[in-house]
Amino acid sequence: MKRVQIARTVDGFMRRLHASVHEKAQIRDRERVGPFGGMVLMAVEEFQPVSIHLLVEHMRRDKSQMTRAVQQLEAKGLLQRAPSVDDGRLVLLSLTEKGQAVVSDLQAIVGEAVETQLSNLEEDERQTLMALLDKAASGAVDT
Amino acid sequence: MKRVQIARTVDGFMRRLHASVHEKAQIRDRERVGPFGGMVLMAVEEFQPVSIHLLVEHMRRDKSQMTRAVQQLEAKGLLQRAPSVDDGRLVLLSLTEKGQAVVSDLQAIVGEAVETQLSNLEEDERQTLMALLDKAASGAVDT
DNA sequence: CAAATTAAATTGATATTGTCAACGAATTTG
DNA sequence: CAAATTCGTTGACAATATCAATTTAATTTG
Repeated sequence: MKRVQIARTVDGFMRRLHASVHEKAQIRDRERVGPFGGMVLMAVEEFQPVSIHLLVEHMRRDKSQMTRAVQQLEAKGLLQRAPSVDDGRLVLLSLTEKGQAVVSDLQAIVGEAVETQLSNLEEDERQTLMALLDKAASGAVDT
Repeated sequence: MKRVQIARTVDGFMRRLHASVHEKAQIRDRERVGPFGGMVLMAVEEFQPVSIHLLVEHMRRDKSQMTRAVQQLEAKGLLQRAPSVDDGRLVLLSLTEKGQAVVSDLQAIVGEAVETQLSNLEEDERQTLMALLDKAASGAVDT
């Protein structure tokens, strides 16, 4: 497998995942949260209370994009924002109860979808794959 | 690493890759080919002569999206289309000389970017990662 | 074989996501 | 304290994605 092909393979993986989640994630439609909104919610869940800036770093998206996504999710009552006491510039995000419920649903759905995508790997291979992805991600250069 | 986190890790990988390519790929800007256009060109390169339908399957994008991307790339003189003699419904795509040149540049750039993203994996780990991704992709169910 | 069905590509309309530049307020630095 | 930096926001726009409907060609069915 050539180096360049990795990009395509990984892209394909994400597309399949996307499609797979899309089918089952009625919750996303019900709450009018798009795929991106769903990912934001899940990221907030992991790091809350978290600033927009940190979210931007974790998800590697544009900050303006994040600002707007957060505004929509807040308007839908899925997350809350509160100014940081330590640093007045920061806005700290956390899930509402409703948001937490959505995240739980999403996690189950995405988990299943991942499972499906890895269906023809043995358990130990999955472990290896996850470990390698993790290792690659942890030390990867930014820019 | 939890199952759900794979989705985020892989997404992050793609985002980094994207950013990394974005910096260096002046060729894409020069020819006014976007990231998606670049991927289409590279896919055409591998499978040419290839129908839009097959491209859609390989890249897992919407067919209408593909039609339009192809139209733009054709207008820029990067690929050619010819009706299939076997099946009049099919449009067979192939790269022009100019398109091939662009693809060559892109391949080098993407290859480097992948290299960068995998920088903290040993060579054997990279091989393993690639093999596992390949295996996962090859047998993955569609939808 | 003719009619009905399916498949490939296109078009239209719209929604979502991504990018870039500029700005104000809060904080940090020198 | 003045200057530079950081965080979040807004505006304007470009690129990608999605879905329904249509056209033309092929294939299947009765």
